[in-house]
Amino acid sequence: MPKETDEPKQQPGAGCPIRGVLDRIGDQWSLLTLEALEGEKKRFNELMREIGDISKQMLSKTLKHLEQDGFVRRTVYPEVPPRVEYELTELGRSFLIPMKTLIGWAEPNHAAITIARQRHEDA
Amino acid sequence: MPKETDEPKQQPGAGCPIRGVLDRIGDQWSLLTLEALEGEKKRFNELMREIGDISKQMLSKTLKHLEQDGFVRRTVYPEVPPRVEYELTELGRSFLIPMKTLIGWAEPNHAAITIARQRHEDA
DNA sequence: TCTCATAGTCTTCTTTCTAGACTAGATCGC
DNA sequence: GCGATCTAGTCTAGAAAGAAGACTATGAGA
Repeated sequence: MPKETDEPKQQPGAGCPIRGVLDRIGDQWSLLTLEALEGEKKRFNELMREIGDISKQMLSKTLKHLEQDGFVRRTVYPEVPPRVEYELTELGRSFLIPMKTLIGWAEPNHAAITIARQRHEDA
Repeated sequence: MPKETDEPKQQPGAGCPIRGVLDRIGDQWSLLTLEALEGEKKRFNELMREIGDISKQMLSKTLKHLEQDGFVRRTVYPEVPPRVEYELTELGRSFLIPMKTLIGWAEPNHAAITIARQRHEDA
């Protein structure tokens, strides 16, 4: 009897929605940027300062991707010096919900990870 | 002259638990590996095949990190040819819960992202 | 006039990732 | 006996990505 799960040998990221999403927001900068935008719209340099250790280039690229994918809206005010504001779209805000769950998990388990890692280093 | 705003000026990832966690599992390979390990223990090459487009070195490194951080347990059977099995620890399994939330979000929203991206490309 | 500010981009250098060759040691075919 | 084969990696070389910092235009303020 052949395997009943005769799946069409799906390509790495083909039909899998998590792959499609991870390819885009599966890096720490995207997550941190979205988190930084929770609550209020922010300007480019504000985000730089808030995230702290992201390079201009990386933030620029991350925001561009987030905008492309519909998580973030970018508004340019034709002033001098230039002013550009970033804010979450509806989709971006809805993403905060699973992200909150992740943060909620991280909080109580953060210590356990640190301990495990410590134990590993000692060994 | 020292900065006058003498705020605690928290280091980028210092007290923030999400930073601590993202630094470790905030890449797509870790998430995909954990997902692949859901349900049953797997061998190295099984994981390679299942994930599909990860390199040996990256999988090796990812598993090493996940083991260090206490998400995964590695068991070596001294046979020839060698057999090594990877399985989730309690911590690893508990992480699947927030991850499921993420996947649950991804499923209905995957299409919206693709559409947003498409629209962006056309423009 | 000189300096500062913003929101990026461009360039250079460093780090990371990928692809593929290579390893050990028992077993199988010949 | 002789070589090919299996696994779970490591090693190496080349390719790609990221970081740091210089640089841009424009107007305001000293």
